[in-house]
Amino acid sequence: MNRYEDPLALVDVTLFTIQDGRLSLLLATRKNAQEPYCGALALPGGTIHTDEDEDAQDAARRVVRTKLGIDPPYLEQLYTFSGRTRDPRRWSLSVAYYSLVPEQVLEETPIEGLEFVPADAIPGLPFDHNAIAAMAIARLRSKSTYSSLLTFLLPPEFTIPELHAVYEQVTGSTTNIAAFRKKVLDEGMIEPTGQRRKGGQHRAPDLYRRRGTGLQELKRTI
Amino acid sequence: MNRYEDPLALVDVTLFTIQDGRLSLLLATRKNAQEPYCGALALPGGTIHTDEDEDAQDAARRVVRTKLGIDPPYLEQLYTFSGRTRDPRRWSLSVAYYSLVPEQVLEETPIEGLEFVPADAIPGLPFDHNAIAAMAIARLRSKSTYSSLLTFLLPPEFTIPELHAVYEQVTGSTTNIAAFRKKVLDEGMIEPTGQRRKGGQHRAPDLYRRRGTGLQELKRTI
DNA sequence: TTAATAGTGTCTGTGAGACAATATCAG
DNA sequence: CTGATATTGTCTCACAGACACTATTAA
Repeated sequence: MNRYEDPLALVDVTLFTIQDGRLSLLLATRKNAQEPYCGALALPGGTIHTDEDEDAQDAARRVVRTKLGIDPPYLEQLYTFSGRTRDPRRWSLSVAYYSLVPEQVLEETPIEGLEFVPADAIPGLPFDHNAIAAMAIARLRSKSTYSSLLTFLLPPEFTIPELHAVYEQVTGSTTNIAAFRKKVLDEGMIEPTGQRRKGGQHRAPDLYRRRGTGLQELKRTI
Repeated sequence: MNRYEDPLALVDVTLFTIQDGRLSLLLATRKNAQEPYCGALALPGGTIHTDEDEDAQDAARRVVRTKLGIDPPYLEQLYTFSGRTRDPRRWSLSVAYYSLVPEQVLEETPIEGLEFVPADAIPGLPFDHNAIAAMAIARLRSKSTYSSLLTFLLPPEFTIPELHAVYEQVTGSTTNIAAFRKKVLDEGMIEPTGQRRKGGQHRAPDLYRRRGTGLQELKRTI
């Protein structure tokens, strides 16, 4: 039926977290079995396993689970990269995903062959992985301004100053926190837990949680 | 190397135009050679030809060229739909695109087995094509509000009232044209040609063109 | 001149953003 | 109390949107 050679079908994941206060992403050393570029640092990924993966998102989830031992709290399709020459093996097609994970979740995770690098200091990567990572960062920056996306980089309960710090780190903007507080509160994407964070040196900040389980988005008007 | 059966690699295109003042999209009758669902109306698409297509976008462009005989003025990747059961043949992966074409371009095109249906009256389609079309419509609606996207549904020179009519047709909003005019003009996405459209019954409207060759997008602030 | 459509100017409400003032914590 | 951080309140500016007014066309 199909007269043409099938493309190689892959998934790749750009997994973000906060490390030492900086937006960082996960790179993995490619194993010996993983030709080509084995031994090199790259975005975690691999071929779709049509016998066990229900769909591409499922394949991406498996990749994260295999590397980190956790199910990613947030995982969204980014873009599909394709072409004759992007992979030396053959015509290939990689469905790219990006994921957000709070740093607290990663503390008890195996770091075998894994490395987190700051998003503004990504080394040269094989394939078109630098382009994938760049698009993931752009998407994250953009979506941070009109959704509850950044709450997925924080633990279930967090404070406005914490969210503001992540916002500044990701977007590079330096708006004052009072305006930021008002905006996120009357957008209604987060809600107060009624508790405060005790134990700090100073005034205890109010705790909030994401409203609803999934991502909240704002709509534009005209 | 690859122990798993390769997925079927496809592209599908949701091609929008304006017909009789309504947002419409293209459906094509699947040919006899096109198992499964041959004879049914579906989104135009097909397998990626790894021997002639440079990448998936190229494959989508070929699909449009084959059906309509034209290179689509606007073609953008939408989403990749995948899974074990979405195609009866086998585990499949379809990179979906959407395209915008002015109705004037389609006037001298072969209509062999082609049909345009209003976007709010799409019949039942095979595969997950209804989900693809729904996402394409949602993307078009959303992006219409903050980009020059809708100008690709109009000829190279157009008037503000024409653009406004398309805007209302696509988004369903009914904002008054004065506000719309001011917004699109100081966004700077279109520019006056200096000419007016002669021959109407009433005051001749100013003509505009898209500024730049490609899509213009607005950025949000916070 | 009239009817119909196109384009411009003015007013208002909303919300981002800056800044000041108040509140709360530990020492 | 003091110093540091958190939160709230006030003011301003930008802009979407409504509406009224002016402009242009053909009959």
